[in-house]
Amino acid sequence: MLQTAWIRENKEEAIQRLAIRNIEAGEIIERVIQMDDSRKNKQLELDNLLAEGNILSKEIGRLFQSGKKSEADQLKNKTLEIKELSKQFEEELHHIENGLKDLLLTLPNAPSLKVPKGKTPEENEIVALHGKPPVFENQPLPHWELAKKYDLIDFELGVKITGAGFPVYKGKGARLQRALINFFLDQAIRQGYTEIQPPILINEDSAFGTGQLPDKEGQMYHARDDNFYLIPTAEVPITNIYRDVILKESDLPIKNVGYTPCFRREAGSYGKDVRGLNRLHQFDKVEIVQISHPDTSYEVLEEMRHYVCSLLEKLGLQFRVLKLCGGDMGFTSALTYDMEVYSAAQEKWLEVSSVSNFETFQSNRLKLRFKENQGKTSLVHTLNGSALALPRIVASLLENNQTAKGIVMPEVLIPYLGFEIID
RNA sequence: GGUGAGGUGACUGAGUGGCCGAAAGUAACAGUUUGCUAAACUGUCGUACGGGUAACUGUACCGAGGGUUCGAAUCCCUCCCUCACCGCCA
Repeated sequence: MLQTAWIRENKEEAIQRLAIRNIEAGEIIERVIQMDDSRKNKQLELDNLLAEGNILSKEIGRLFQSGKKSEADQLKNKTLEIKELSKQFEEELHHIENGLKDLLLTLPNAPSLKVPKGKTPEENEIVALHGKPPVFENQPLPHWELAKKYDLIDFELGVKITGAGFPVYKGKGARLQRALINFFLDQAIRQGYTEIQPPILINEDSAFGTGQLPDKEGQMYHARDDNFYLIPTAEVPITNIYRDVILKESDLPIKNVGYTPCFRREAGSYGKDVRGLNRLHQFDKVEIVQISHPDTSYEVLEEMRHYVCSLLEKLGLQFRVLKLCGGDMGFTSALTYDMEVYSAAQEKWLEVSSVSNFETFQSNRLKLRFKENQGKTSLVHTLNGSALALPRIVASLLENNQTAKGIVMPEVLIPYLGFEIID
C-alpha cells in the first residue's frame, strides 16, 4: 500500500511512476488527497470534542469529591450531548478512513523510474543472457517424457492421490528434489542468509501484510474451518515475522532464506502451459528475503539478482535476465527481475526466479519500521526472490542434460545426490 | 478437547473506577567521574494520527472487539492467545 504522506508530498512523481504501469492516476491521487484532507478535518473536530468531554469529566470528578452533587449532575447532561455527537463524528471518521484505505488498496506499487514502460511480456527488457543452448544429435525429449522413461516423476499417481498439478517424485527424481533444496539452502547460508523454517499455513493478517489479501484469495488454498491459507510462497510467512516490528538501524540488513512447499490454485490456467512441471499446484521453492535500509535497497536488489544468477551458472543452465516492464510487474513490486532458463526440448524460456524490490509497499502494510540513529522511525524496504523454484529447474536440467547414456547431473549437485547420472 | 490462572511499555513487574500513558527495576542511549575495563551518579528512554515556524500541544492506544459509566488498564460480555493440570497423540 502506498503511503498517503508520500503521495501528498510527491504527487507528480507518483503520477509519473504509476504511468509506467499504464495507470492514469491523476484523478485517483487527487481523490486520495481530498479524502485525506477531510480525514484530517474530521479528526480535528473529533479530537476537540473529546478534549472538551475530558475536561468536563475531570470537573465532574472534582465536584463530586467536594460534595457538590447537583452541580455535577448538571454537567453530566452536557457530557451526554458531547458523547452523542462524538459517536457520530467517530462514525464519520471511520467512514472516511475506510474509504481512503479502500482507495489506496486499489493502487498498485509505484514502479521505480528504472522500470521500462510497456504492457505485455514481450516488452520486458532483456538485460543479460548467459550460457549456450545445448546441442543434440537427435530431437531431445520433453521432460515429462524423460520423467516417465526414467521413472522420476509420476503425474498420474498425483492425480489419484490429490488431483492434477500434484506430482509424485520417485527414486532419483525425489533425490534430485532433495539435493536441489539442500544445495540452494547451503549456497544461501554461505551468502550470509539465515535459514528459517516457517509455518506453511498463514492467517489473514499475514496474507494481508504481504499483499495476497484482499483480492488474491482465489489464488490460495483456504482451510475454511480455521480460516488459514496455504502459503503461495515462503515470502509470506518469512516477511510476516517482522509484522508490527520496529527494528534498530543496526539490525539491517536482515537476510533470511527458507525452503517451503508452495501452493497455488492457478485458477484459469490451461493448455500446454500446465504440461508436466511447467505449472503446478504444489511445488518446492527456496526463497530469499531481505529487509533493507531504504537508502540501499536497490543495491541489495542487484546483489540478490547476481546471487540468483550465480546459482544458475553453477547448475550450468542457459538463462536470461529480464527487467519486467510496468505492465507485466506484480501488483506489489517496484522493480522486478525475472530469471528464465532455457528448456531445450520445449524450446522456450521458463521463469525460475523473480527478484523484486517492494520498497515500502509491504512494510507500510506490515508496519515494519526501523529506528534511525537520530531516533526517527521510518519504514524499511522489503525485497525477496526465488533462489530457486524447483520444478522448472528440474524440467530444464532433464531436457538440457539428456544424452544417449542418460541424464548427466551437474557437478555441484553430485555430492548432494550421491549419483552422477540418471539412467 | 476439558478445567483453572493469566495477557500492562524492549524485558521483569506494580496498578481493582477520576490524581494513570501508566510506579519501580532491568536493559538501551547520552553525559559526569575514571589510567583502562567495571562500578557509581545524572539525564533521555512507547506508538499512531492531528494542531503549531517552533517551544509546545490535542486525541487515541494497557491482547482484539463490543458494553456499562459523566469518567475504564481497572467493572461486564464475546473472541484470540499464553501458562498449568487432565485427556489425546507424531
